[in-house]
Amino acid sequence: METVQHETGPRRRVTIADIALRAGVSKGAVSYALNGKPGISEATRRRILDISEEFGWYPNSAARALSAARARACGLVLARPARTLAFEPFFMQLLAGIEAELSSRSVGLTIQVVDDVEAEMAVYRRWWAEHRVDGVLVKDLRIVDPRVEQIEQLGLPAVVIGGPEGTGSLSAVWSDDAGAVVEVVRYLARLGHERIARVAGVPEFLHTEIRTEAFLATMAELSLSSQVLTTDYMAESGAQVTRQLLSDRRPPTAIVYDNDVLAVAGLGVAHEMGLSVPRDVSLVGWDDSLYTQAVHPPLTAVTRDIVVMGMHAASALLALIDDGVVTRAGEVCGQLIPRGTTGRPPGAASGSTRAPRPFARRQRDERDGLTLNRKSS
Amino acid sequence: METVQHETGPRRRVTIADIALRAGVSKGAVSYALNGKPGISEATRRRILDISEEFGWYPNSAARALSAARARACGLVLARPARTLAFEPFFMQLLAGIEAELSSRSVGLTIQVVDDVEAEMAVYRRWWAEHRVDGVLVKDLRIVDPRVEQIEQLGLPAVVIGGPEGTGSLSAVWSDDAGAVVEVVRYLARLGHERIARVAGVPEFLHTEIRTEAFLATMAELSLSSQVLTTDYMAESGAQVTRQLLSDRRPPTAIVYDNDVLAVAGLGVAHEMGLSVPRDVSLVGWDDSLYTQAVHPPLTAVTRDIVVMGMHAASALLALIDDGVVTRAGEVCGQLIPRGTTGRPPGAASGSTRAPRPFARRQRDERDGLTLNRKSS
DNA sequence: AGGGTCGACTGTACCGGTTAAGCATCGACG
DNA sequence: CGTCGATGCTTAACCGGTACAGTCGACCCT
Repeated sequence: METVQHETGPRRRVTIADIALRAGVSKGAVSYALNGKPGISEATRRRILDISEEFGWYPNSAARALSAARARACGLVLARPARTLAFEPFFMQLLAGIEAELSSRSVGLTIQVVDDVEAEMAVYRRWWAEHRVDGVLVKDLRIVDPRVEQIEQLGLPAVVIGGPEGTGSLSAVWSDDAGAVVEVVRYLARLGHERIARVAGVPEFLHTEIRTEAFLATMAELSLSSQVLTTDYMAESGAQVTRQLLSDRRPPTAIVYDNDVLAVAGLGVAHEMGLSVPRDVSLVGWDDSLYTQAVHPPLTAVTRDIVVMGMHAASALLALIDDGVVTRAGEVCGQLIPRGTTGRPPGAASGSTRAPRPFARRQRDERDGLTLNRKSS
Repeated sequence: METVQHETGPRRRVTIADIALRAGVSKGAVSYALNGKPGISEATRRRILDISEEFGWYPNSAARALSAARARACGLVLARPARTLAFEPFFMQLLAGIEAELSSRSVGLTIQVVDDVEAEMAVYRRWWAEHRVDGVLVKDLRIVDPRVEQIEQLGLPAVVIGGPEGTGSLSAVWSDDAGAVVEVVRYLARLGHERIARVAGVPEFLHTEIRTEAFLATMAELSLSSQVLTTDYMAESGAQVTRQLLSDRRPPTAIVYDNDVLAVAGLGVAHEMGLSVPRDVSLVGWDDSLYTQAVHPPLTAVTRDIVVMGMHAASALLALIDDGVVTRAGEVCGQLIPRGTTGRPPGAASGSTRAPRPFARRQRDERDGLTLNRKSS
C-alpha cells in the first residue's frame, strides 16, 4: 500500500478533489465522509477513508479555516521582556501543558512575544481580524487590566490564567495563592520565626497583590513582624533586596520569595555574606524547579503543577470555543515542600516544635499531592 | 476618525469587499492597492489605504493563505520531554530570538511539543500537507538524523539550528562549540589543572559529539587526563555523575558541564560533600543564565548569544521561503566568562599563571563580546 | 398504481482573498 | 484622423474546503 514517489522535488499536495476522482464520487461526498457526517453509506465512507489514508491526505488548514470560520489554532502572547521570560521555568511548563492539551485535539498553538500590554492588545486585535486564532490564553492578570475589556469587546474567546477576580465575563483558571501563602507563614511561625520578609514580584500583577495581602493578613493575625519588598523578578534585583534585608540591624529570620529565580539569588547572597542557611536565615521559594532542587541546600518551596494548570486552561478554552461553555473556576492548589533552607530561627529554643529534617531529599513524587478542584457554571 | 461601535456583542470583521464598496471600486482594485501593486493611481491607492485604516482592516489569514499559497507562519517542534524542556533557558531564549525576527516581518510562529523524533516527523508531514506553515526550524540535530531526509523529501523550507555537518541540503545556523571547548580546556590547563572531566548531555546529539571530540583532542594535545560522562540533561543525573566523579580516589580537579542545569546541580553536590569551590574543585557551566549568576559562587560559564542565534535562524528561514536563498553558515561564537567557580587546582604552586579574580562580578555587557560571522552561499 | 418518505448522493454557492485577462479612456504620434 | 500603447480599473476564475438545496432511485403504504 506504499505509494512510491517517482518525481523529484516537492510532492504535490493531495486535495479532496483527488480523492473524489479516485473514489468516483463528488467533492461533497468526500467532505461528508471525512467529517463523519451522515448521508454517506458505510461502504462508501470506508472506501473514501481508505483512499485518503493511502494518499496521505490532510485538510488544507487555510481552506478549512476559510469556509468553516475556524482556524483550529489558539494563541498565547508573552508580554514580558525576553530576559526575564527565558529564565522562568513557569512559562515553559505552562506552554508544555497548554500544548499537550491542544495537540491532543489537533489544535495548533501560535505564540508571540511582545514588549508591553499595549502591544499585546494590538496582537489580539490583529489575530481576531485575521481570523488567525479561535481563542487566546491570557497570562499575568493585572490589578487593572485593559486586556479583559479589549477581549470582551472583540468577542474573542479567552481564558484568563489568573484571578479569580478581575476577569470580567471571561473564563478563568487560577491557583490558590492565598492559601499557599497562609500555609507558608503558619509553617514558619510554627518553627518559631517572628520576623518574616516577603520578596515580591511586580506589584501590578494581581497574583502579587493577592499573595501580599494574604501574607500581611496572616502575619497580623499571628502578631508577627512583616516586611514586603518588590522586585522585577530578576536575579539581580532579588540579590539586591536580600542584601538589603540581611544587612538590617534586626534582619528578618525568614524570607519568602515570589519565584525560583529570586530564591536562588537570595540563597546565593546569604552564602556570599557568610551566613549559614537555614541556621542564620530561612528561605522559601515559589514555584519549584530543577534549580531549587539543584542548589545546596535544596530550597524549601511552594509547588504548583503548572503543567496541569496549562492543560486545564487549554481545555477550558476549547470548551469555550466549541460549546460556548464559560469556565469560571478550575483551581490548582499549591503545596509547600519543606527542604533544606528552612529551620528554627537563630537563638530559638529547640524542643517544642518539630523541626524539619535539614537537607531532606524528599521524593519528587510529593508533587502528586497536588489537587485540582474543578467547578463549572 | 474614531469609529464608534454601536452594536453589542462581537464585531463583524471587515473584508476587502466592504472597503471596495465604500471606495466605489472593485475588490480587485482594493487588493492591488493594499499590496502595493502597480495598476492603481496614487490618488485611489491613498483613498483605499485610508479607508482600510479607518475600518481597522486586516487580511483574513486563511483567505490569503488559500489563494497565495503562503501561510505566513513558521513552525517549531520541541521534541524533548516537558520536564527537561521547561528548565533549559536555552529554549526560551531561542524562542524569543526567533519570535522577534518573525514578528518584525509579521510572520506567525506555531509551536508543538512532542515526545520523540518519530512524532516530530509526523508533525512536519502534517504541517506540510495542511499548508499550516511555510517552513520550519529544526533543533537538536542528531548524528544520524532522519528528519533531514524527511524534510528534504517534502520540499519543506527548513533551517537547521546545529551542524555544520549532517544538514544535507538544508540551510543551517550553528555555534562554534569546538572552539569554545578548546578555549575552556586551555583556560583550565593554564590554571594548572591536569585531570579534567566533561559531563556531557545526550550522546545522540551532534553538538554533544562535536564538543566531546574537541574536548578529547585538546586534552590529548596537552597531554592531560580526561574523562567523559553522559547525562540526560537533568539535575538529578548531573548530581549523580558529579558525586561519582568527586568520590573517586583521584578525582578530577575540574569539571566542565554541558548546560547550566547540570552545572548548578554539580555545584550543589560539591557543597553537599563539604568541598569548597573553587579551592577543591573547579566547575565550568555551558550556556550562561540567571541561575549560573545567582548561585554562590557564581559559575564560570561559556555563553552564547542564543537570542541572536534564534534571530539569525528565523531570518535565514524567511530568506529561504521568500527568495530561495540557502544559508549554509551563520555562526554564533561562544565565549568563556570566568567567574567564581574556577581557580588553581588543589596543591598547585601559586605564581606562574595568573589566577582569575574569584567571585568577580563582571558586567553583563561582557556578553556583547559575542561575534557573529555570516557567510552566504 | 400513485404518492410519500428516506437514504445516498450531486451540484453549486460561498468563505475572502489573489491574479490573469479584458476593456475603456486618453495622450501621443505618424 | 486613425492607431498604438500605457494607464487604471473591472470581471471572473481560482485556491480547497463546507454546507445547503436539490435529485434520483428504492422502498413502503394504502
